[in-house]
Amino acid sequence: MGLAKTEMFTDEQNEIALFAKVFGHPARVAILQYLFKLKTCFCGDLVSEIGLAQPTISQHLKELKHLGLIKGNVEGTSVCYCIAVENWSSMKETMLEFLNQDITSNQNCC
Amino acid sequence: MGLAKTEMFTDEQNEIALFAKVFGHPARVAILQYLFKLKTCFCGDLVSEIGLAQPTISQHLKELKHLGLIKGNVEGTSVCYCIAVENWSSMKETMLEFLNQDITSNQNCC
DNA sequence: TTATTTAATCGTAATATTGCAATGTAATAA
DNA sequence: TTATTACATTGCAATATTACGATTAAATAA
Repeated sequence: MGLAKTEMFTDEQNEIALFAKVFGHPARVAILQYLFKLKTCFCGDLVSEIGLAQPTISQHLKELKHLGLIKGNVEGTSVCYCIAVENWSSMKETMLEFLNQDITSNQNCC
Repeated sequence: MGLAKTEMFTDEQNEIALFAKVFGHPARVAILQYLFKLKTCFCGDLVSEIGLAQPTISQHLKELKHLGLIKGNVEGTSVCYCIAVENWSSMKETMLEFLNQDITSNQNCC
């Protein structure tokens, strides 16, 4: 069906899955890495840096923006995209908690 | 097209995306959290704990196993699944490096 | 042997994602 | 005003994902 039954999971589980999903495409990983380096942050530069068509990049940027991980500023005819530092940090906390889980019991059965 | 053009990205970017993708569904997040708690680890228990059908859980387990994050041991007619601790750790390192990226330049343009 | 139990696999329907050409839009330039 | 530039949006084709009923397979029990 292609439809996750989100109502049967906790808010935390759904939140982790949503963040993870947006990182689940190498283009979005690349965009974020590029923005972190802050060489430049114009959409057009991302298009030439990454080898995908402009509408495709625009679509990936939209998803990142929708989750609040980046923000965009119109500057003339260009749009400057940047990491939304606050939101990135809070996302990071959520993900770290998940990744840093440790075996609570001492018996490792496998 | 639904097909990620992996050849235009670095191995690291593709690896991050692959790991993230498997965390991109709340059922797999739930399975992993459950296995970490180690209350029990039998497929059937996961089926009753999470509200999805047995073939669906089995499919999610397969994806987690395929990435090496869990391992399964046949015990009689049951199968015991556990976190693959070593692989989890190395996945964690990769993801932490990505999540812990910091703005390298001091000018935050947005 | 014949159940029974547990889980994997198959097949398929419903939905989501990815990518891009074509087009639209908003700001600036001529 | 009419380009031009940069980006967003639309529409659509190709592919992937999710979910599950039906079936199969493998181990144990009767």
